Amino acid sequence: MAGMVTDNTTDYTTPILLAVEAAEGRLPAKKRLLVSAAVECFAEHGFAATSTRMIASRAGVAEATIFRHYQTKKDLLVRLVEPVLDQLILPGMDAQLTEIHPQKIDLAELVRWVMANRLAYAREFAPLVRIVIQELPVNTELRAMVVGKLGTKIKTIIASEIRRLAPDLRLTPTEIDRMLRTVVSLLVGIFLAKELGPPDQSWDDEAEVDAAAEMIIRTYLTPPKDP
Amino acid sequence: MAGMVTDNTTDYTTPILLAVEAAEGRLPAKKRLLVSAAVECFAEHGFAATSTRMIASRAGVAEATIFRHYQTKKDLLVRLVEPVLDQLILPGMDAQLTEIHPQKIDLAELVRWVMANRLAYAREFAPLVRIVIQELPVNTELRAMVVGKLGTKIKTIIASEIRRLAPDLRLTPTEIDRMLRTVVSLLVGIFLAKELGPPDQSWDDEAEVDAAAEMIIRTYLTPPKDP
DNA sequence: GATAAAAGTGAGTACTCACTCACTATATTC
DNA sequence: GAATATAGTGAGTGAGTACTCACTTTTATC
Repeated sequence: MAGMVTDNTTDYTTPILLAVEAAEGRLPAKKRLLVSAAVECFAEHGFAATSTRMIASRAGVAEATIFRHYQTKKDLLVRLVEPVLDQLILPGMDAQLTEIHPQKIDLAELVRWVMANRLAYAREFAPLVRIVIQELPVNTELRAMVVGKLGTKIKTIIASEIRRLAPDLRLTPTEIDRMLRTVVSLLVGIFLAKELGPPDQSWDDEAEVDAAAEMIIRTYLTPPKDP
Repeated sequence: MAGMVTDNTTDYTTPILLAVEAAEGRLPAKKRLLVSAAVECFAEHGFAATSTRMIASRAGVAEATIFRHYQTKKDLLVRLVEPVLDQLILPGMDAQLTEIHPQKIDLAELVRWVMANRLAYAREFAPLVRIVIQELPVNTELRAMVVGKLGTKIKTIIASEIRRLAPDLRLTPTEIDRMLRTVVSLLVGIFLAKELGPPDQSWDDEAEVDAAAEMIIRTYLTPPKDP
């Protein structure tokens, strides 16, 4: 459209867009619109129930533009999810862990901090996190991707941190698995409660995550007392 | 190993079928096949990604037969989910609670029992529970249905049981909400871990639910000690 | 400012979707 | 055993699907 006003209202982009651009380089104008629209549609209706027409029309773009940039609809999903998982979750966790490491002598404090940190991260990328949670039980490839990218690494980190900060603690592999699963369950629960619940509800992420962390610490990271 | 004997007795009448028949009366032959096939397809691929052709072919039935018995595909979903939620979750819980009530003086023991019981129930109706979990974040109507059928009732039961068995316990409504959400999160986590994890894994529901119940009891149902 | 590459699109394509209908087969009732 | 209702189906239907292609427009490079 000639004469279209190109002065957009705050072209500050969502964190997801930044993550995708960090992986692919600066995106063409309509591709940015597509990414935003696709994330919203997938999060709201689920991957299967979202049509390419729906995405294109929400982006204000021709349907063919999708397939200029992405081979298939599935490819679009993966290219949204993967960079966030790749470039932000893991390096972020690694960097932040080693950075704050010297200050955090207390394992309990570290757990509190990591859980709060991961929840904040999930909130920042809320629609994408929702997509992942929603598609995980149905999409085998995505499940394999998440487990592959996160599962192994996280377990290694946990084991090493415990060894470093609480070498007396004797947790069996089964217990470590259970602890990790419990942490994830609680965080997902907190995340979805706000995400799916009534919007006007007063909600305190900090209080919720504190309570959850306290449960983990007391159950798994407190050495048995001697009376 | 005791209790590891393979159980192949329930192959032809799944509990879900019984629940549907309890609501609708005895089903015609092909309709039974349809119910089973639909449950499997919806659980495996999700509602949106399941086509009526897929269901019909898995059931070995003409596609038109679906629409002889169900008005729409969505109607099929609802008529599978609703009877299980209606006729089994709530009455079952009510009946069992009041039945075991005299024996269970200890609130902790009651919590352990209820959690184990609900998990066992979920396992019995595993594919249907999976469908509900998968569609909840995407299907607003289903979410309203579940919250409407379960939410209010459960909170009432919890409050009354606490009042009866541990009147000293002072839990704010916020804390009760949090406790309920935590219980659900932990149970869903346990359920999905087995459901989605590697199939050959040795898995002990009892141990998992015991650990989860212990967390709940210690966090919410133990009056503060004085040292 | 010419040229080439990349971005963007309208108009399709082949196919699948949920769903319908006229019709036959099978029970149920008297 | 005739009448009637219910169960079941093959052959469609229009709408919607992911995706393609020839073509134009924009952008980057020299």
